[in-house]
Amino acid sequence: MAIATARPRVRSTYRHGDLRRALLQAGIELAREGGPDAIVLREATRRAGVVPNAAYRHFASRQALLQAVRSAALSALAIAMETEIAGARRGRRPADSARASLRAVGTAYLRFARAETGLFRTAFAVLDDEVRGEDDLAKAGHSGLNPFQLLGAALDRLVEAGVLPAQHRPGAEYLAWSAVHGLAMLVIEGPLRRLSRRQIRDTGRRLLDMVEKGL
Amino acid sequence: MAIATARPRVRSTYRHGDLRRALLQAGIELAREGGPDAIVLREATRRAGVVPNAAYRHFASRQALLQAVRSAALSALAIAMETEIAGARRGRRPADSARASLRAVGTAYLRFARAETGLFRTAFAVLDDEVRGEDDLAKAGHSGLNPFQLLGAALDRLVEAGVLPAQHRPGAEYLAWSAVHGLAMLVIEGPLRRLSRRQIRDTGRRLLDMVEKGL
DNA sequence: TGTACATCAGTGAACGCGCGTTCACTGATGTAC
DNA sequence: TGTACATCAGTGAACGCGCGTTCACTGATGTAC
Repeated sequence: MAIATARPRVRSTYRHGDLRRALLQAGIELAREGGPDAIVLREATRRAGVVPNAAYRHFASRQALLQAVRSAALSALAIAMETEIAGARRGRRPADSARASLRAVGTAYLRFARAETGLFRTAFAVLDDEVRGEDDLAKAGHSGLNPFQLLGAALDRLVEAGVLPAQHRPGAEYLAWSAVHGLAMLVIEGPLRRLSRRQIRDTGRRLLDMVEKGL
Repeated sequence: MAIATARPRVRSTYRHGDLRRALLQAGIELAREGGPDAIVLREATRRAGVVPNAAYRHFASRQALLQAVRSAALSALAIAMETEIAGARRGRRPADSARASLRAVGTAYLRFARAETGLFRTAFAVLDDEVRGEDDLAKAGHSGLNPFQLLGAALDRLVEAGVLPAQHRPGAEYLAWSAVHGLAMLVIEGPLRRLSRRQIRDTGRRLLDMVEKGL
């Protein structure tokens, strides 16, 4: 499919200099192009202009690289959310402002899923065995919060503003997340793939209405 | 992982007799065990007790087998929904009855996702190129309706019973489907994997509440 | 009821592919004296 | 400032793996006469 994806990347020095970063970058690009399954060690080394087994100086296994890319993807999603939240603080009343924050979280999520489908799928890829560990740190955006925590914060603001009854707060992130995640999945690789851009946008809005009203 | 999955299935006759069915059955079992990626032509033939290339008498390619398994999975999901709907008709008032039907659709969906995770993932697997065609027929349950149509019928009943305003009906299946599909995904292979069975059930109920209220 | 023959389901052998991973190595770098 | 040496990043070659798919075949079946 991809033509001449491998760039020889001629290197004059014996040492690469920053191979770990280069491999991670290549992994991210592969994920962008084809999702988690497209993250292939040999191809990453090819793109870094290095022999296949050189990767093992920096990643213990393919899984380890996948895990690193996954963290980067979650981090990118968190940043997309933060940006959307920052741009959405228009409401004067705290209730409006809180509602806008929650919508911003959902909107950013849906947009990220469409614009960076490969990364999105990688972010939620299931890892075979448990390669995890420092997991949670690397996922964070600029605020230090990961996507899930950003959603939680938006819901907290809703409670503070008196929009969401406090007794409905616990576990509310699961409900909101499910709705938005489901639409994202159905749109990017599911039966809603054929919907027009416009239909998708409208459905996204109605979905967020439903969440707001139904929570 | 699976130990001695291949069953020699000694055959006295030269002809198998029903190889197509046997390959499909093997494919379904493979999907059950490991999702769409686990559907492997060679393994299916091994389980059918036949040489690898014999499969090509009955399926044009691996994709064609995958497609057949996918149809079977969607059909199984439709039947699970129909069974749940049939068992849920308790309400005397049409409004209660209609609501119960919608919940039955959601409940069956979530249960199927957990009980038959591999088949569920296969049902929503994306096919590379377009192998489809007769697609829609084979997906159907006993009623002749596929899962999406069963959801639509439940929503129609809601409108008839006066619970759902008619102007909210168009596209409502996308909203309901998204919510339930999202929870299913997050629970079976996402970050909600670690929730207890009880938590999952409660979250499912609250999610259906949200949909009912928010639509 | 018996024979000739066309059909086609399943066989046997082989292909090229790209993958992850291991091994013993080589050559550049940076530090200790 | 200069030399010896340890470190370790990247090399070269190879492994075994299982996959999907193609080819020319063989042998059982069912039909026509």
